[in-house]
Amino acid sequence: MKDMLMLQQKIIPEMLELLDKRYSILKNIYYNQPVGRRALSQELKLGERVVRTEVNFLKNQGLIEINSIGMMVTKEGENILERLEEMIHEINGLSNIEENLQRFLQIEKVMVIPGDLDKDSTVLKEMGRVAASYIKSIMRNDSVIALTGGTSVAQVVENFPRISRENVLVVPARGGIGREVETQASTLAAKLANKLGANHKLLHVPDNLSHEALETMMHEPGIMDTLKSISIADILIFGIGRADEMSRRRGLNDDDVKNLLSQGAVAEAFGYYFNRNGEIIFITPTMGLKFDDVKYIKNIIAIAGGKNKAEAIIATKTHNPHMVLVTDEGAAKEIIRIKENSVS
Amino acid sequence: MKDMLMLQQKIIPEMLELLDKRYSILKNIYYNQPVGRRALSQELKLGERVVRTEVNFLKNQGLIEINSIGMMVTKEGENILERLEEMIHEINGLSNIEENLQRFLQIEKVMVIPGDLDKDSTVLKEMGRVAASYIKSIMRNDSVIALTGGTSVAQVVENFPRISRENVLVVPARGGIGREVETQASTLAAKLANKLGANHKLLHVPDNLSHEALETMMHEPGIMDTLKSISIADILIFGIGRADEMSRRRGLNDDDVKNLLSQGAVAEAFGYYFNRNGEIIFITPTMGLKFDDVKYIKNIIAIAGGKNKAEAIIATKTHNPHMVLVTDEGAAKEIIRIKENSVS
DNA sequence: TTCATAGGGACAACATAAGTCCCACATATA
DNA sequence: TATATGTGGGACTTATGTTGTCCCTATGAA
Repeated sequence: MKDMLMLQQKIIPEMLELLDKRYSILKNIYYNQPVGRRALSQELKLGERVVRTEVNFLKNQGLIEINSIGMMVTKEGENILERLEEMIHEINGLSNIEENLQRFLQIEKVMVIPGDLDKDSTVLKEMGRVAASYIKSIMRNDSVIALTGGTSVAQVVENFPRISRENVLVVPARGGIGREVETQASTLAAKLANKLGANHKLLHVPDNLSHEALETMMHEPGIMDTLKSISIADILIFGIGRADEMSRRRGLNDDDVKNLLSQGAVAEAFGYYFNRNGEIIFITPTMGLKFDDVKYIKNIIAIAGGKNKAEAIIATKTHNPHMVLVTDEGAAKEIIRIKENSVS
Repeated sequence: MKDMLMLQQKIIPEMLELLDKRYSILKNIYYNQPVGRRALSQELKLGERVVRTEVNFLKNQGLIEINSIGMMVTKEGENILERLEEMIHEINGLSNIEENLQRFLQIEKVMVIPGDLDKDSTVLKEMGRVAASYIKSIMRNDSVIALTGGTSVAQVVENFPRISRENVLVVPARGGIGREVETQASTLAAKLANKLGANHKLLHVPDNLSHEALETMMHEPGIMDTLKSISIADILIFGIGRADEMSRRRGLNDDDVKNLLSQGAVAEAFGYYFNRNGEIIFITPTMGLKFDDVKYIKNIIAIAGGKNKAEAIIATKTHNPHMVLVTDEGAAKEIIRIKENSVS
């Protein structure tokens, strides 16, 4: 397959662009359906007329349906879309990159989604979908799923397929994170539980409490119960953030932020801040998952994409060899670049 | 691979035309090199400008070289060309057709070259090249190769790669055939022997001798020697002709021709005429390979292409299960058509 | 109703591809 | 040596296809 693609690249390279164009149009329709021609052309940053021509083509091929409410991807279109993704994957040499990253980060598996999250909003959704379908495959009866907040994890939940497992429990990995309710861990836990027909427990604790206040709250029965469930989680889903962004979003005061960054913090994940060497230099004062638990958890899935997250992804060392990373082409290639610069 | 081609055909069907165009241009350059732009455009029945555009592309891709003497295919171009052929093979579904024909004709192997001999003169060369490289693979030390005349076999000889085997002998399968020296069995035998650094023997016997004259000549020492070699040949290369064409070319008089055709002769091979059921109804009065030998010969390769040869190919039954047929897409598809019509 | 969105028609502006002819040069032939 | 025929490349006009733009009507939501 790879051989053949190289051959095609040599003899009909124009086709690659065309393939890419049609793929991204189809993908965008899929993730925004029903959608109109103008909205699409804005999203894709293509001329309206161009979109129209291609859309007409896709219609003739039976990949999309067009009616007055907008454009929708047909069953066949979905099928094609899925297979196209694999192909683009190969064309961009992402299989190689995945193996490369796996070795470099010393983790079990890396999945790279074609495209760049910063430039193409469907990439994030795609990452969510891929992560979700992976998690679905490892989910068992009686699984306990812990997850964090953030837009990446939110997309995983959003794109989770409905499946039936018995006695599944979903819990937030750690106490309240962020201000937007939509992407808070608690909200996501509830949403995912709802999709799975599973139970969920909450952990309503404000950020940045004093040590004493935390101690007191941890003895509340409801909270104790949730914490116990968290500690036996067999699946952890988390996003990776940049230390600078996350520290501000978590409501740390300016001095603390400055202090943190001056200590070299570059990454944040489930409340822990890492420096370039993957050392923990600060822990958000809240409760939930302990780092020692993270290390031995059976299934741990990180979702993070975008070129600017590359450094943070490298820095976040869970020391868990079973970790799986779902990222995008932008981040993946940047990681490789950083890796190669540091070697030379 | 097949799956992928179908996918591409769905999402970028324009690819096929472009691929086909570039392939045929590259192929034509290869078989006519060094060749000029104008000559090419005439051969391909494409506008001069179109050829120019594509040729420029091929040059930029490093597949051909252009200098004042004409265009030449580079090493890389040859490599690409070879792999392209496989791809076109798959695209046109020729692998299926090959298997289909193998079963229908009850022979060991069928190789179908993309294109139609009648429309594209390079197809014949291609058939020759493929047949030659197959024969090369089965040739051993001490092999005795018998071959007939005709343009198809001539192309096999023409495209034979130079290899070294010891003590190989090349002989014409039967006495003088046809009037054009270039494609006579004797000439081809000498040419092939020369390419292989092998020995050859000749069989200079006019066509259409009387029975008595034949008997006499067969006792000539030189001829006896050649005949003996023929009878122990382990490789037979032969073309298949239409009975109507061949009977005239062999110089039969009009009455005999009429007689032959009215008896239902449709095919001719190594001097034997077959009717639709594959029964021998006439034998050219000359000497050489006997039909009983043909049946048990170890390697027997037929080369014949073009839509109008389809019926002749079907009719030529050697009853040798080891037979290999090299043909073209035009003939192959026509054979399938005839086969399916006869069933219904 | 009113408004925003949808698809589709139409046409000018533009870009690209194609047809055509000419030129300088190389090679083979007389 | 002179000539005829091939070669690639330049340059131009013409044809074709692509793109940008605006307008129209229909449909669904507020």
